[in-house]
Amino acid sequence: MLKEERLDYILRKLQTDHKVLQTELSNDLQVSEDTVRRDLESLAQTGQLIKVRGGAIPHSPNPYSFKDRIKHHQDDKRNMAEKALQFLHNGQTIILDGGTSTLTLVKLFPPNLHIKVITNSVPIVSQLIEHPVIEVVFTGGLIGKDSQTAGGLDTIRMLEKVRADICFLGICSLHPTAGVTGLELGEADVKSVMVASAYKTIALSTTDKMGTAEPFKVCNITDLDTIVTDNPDLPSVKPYINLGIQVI
Amino acid sequence: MLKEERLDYILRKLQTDHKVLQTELSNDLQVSEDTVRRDLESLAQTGQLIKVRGGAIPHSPNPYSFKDRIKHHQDDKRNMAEKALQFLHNGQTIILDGGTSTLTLVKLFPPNLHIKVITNSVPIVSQLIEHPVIEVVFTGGLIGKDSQTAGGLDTIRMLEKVRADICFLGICSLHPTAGVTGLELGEADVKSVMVASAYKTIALSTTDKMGTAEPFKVCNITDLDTIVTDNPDLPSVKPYINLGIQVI
DNA sequence: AAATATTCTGCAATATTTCGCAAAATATCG
DNA sequence: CGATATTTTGCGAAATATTGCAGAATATTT
Repeated sequence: MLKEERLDYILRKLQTDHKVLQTELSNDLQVSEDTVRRDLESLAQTGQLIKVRGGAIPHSPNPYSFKDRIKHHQDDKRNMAEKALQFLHNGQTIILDGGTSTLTLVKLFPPNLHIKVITNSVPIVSQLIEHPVIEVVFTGGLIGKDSQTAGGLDTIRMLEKVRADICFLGICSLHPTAGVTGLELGEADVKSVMVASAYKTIALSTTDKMGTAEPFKVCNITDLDTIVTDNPDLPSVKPYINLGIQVI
Repeated sequence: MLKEERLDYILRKLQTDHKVLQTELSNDLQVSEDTVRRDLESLAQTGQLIKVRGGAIPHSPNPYSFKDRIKHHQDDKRNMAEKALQFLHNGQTIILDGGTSTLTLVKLFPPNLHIKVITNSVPIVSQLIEHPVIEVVFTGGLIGKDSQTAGGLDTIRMLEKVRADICFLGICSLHPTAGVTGLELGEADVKSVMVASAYKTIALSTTDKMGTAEPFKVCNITDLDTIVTDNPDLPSVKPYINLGIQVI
C-alpha cells in the first residue's frame, strides 16, 4: 500500500468521523502504530489535521459535538449552515451579513472557534456575546427594525476599513445575469461593501431564491466564490456551476 | 475517547447550560472526577472557562457578573428608572450608556414614546428593536463581553457627531471631589464623550456607589445636572445637593 | 463544632510517545 | 543491470503523559 493511499484514507476518515485513533488506523491500514504516527505527523506538518495524544482531530472546528452528532436536522437553513461551517478556521476574520441563515450559522459556532467577527446584525451580536472567545465588532449606525441590522454611512465606513478573509452573505435574490440583488437600497449598499471588503464571498441561499431578482444590485454573480444551498443537485443551480462558482 | 473530545463536550455543555458540575461530567464522560478536574484545570488555564468549586462557569458573561448584577438591587434600579422616566419627552434625542440601570429604564419605555436613542449597549439595542417607534442608533466598535457594550475609537467618533438632549449615565463610582470614575479606561473614555455630546447629563446611581472612586475619570461631578438615586434622603447624598446638583 | 463535600498530593498502573537502530523497500547512478 | 544511497518501516527500550485511587488537607454547610 502506497503511503499516499494511507494519508488519503486518514483524511477521509477524519472528515466523516471527526476524529481518528492511532490504534484504529493501525488496524485499518495494517501497518504499525509507529507508521500511523509518522503519517499523522506529516499531515500535521502540512496543516491538514491536528495531532493529539492517541490520534488526531480536524484542524477546523467540529460541526457537531462528539456526543450528539447523531441527530441531523432536516431544516434547510441548518443544513446550509453546517456546510458553511467547514470554511471557518481559527485565526480568520469574518464578515457576517444579517439574516436568519447567518444567524443559524452563528448558533453552530463551536466554543473553541477563535475568530474575529464583524457584523451589522443585532441578533448575531447578541448571540456571539455568549461565545467564550470570539471577538465581535459591530458596525454602528441606525438600526432597521425589520432587518434588525445597522445601516447607513457609518456602517459602510466601518466596513470599508475591514480586510476580512470571508464574507458570508445572506441572500434575498440570486440570478445568473442580474447577480445578487435586494429589496432595499440601503441594505444592498451595505452588502456591496461587505463583499468588497472580503477576500472571499460565500453566499447562503436556499434554492427558492435562485433565478429571482429585486430592484437593487449588491454584486455581480461572479463576485461570489461559493454558494451554499440546501440542494445543490437541482437544475436551477446549474447556471452558477457553469459560471465556475462552487456550489455545495 | 480522546481528551479533546472531552474538552469539546465540556465547552459545549457550558455554552448551553451556563455551568457544568464535575459530578455530572464525570458521569457523562465516564471518567473519574479527578480527570474532569484536570480537564477543567487545563481549560481554565487557556482562559476558556472559570473553574469554581464543584464545576465551572463561562468566562463571560457569567452568573456572577452581568446576569447576577441585573438581579442585584433590582427593586432599587426599578425605583430609579421610574423616577428617570419623567425627564423623557417626545421629540428628544437621548444617549444611553450601558449597564443594568439604563437597561431597566429602557424596559419601562411606554410604546408611544417618540424619541431617538443613541447607545453603545447591546442589550439596550436588543430591547429597543422591539419598540414600535423609537429610532435606535448603535455606536459601532469592538464589543466587550463583560460590559456588553461597544468601545473604541469608532464608538467615540460616532458619539462625537451627536448632539443629544440628555445623556443617561450608568454609574460605577461617584465621589464629591473625584467626580464620576470607572474601572476601565476605555469605558471611561466613552462615557466622557457621551457626557460631552449631550446638553444635559443625568446619572443613575444607587447610593452604595456614592463616595467611592475608581482609577479612570469620566467627568467632573459638576458636569452632572441630575442624580437619580434609590434613596435621596440618605446623608451620603448631601454633598451633591450642596454642589447644586438635583438629586431625586 | 461536626458533618459533608471538594480539592490537593503522591503514587502506581496503564497508555502513548520518543529514540536509536536494523531490516526492508525504493530510488539513483555509473 | 548491479551496486549503492536514500527512504520507509517495524521493533524494543526508555522517557513521558494520562488516569484513577487513597488519604490528607481544605472549604462549605448544617
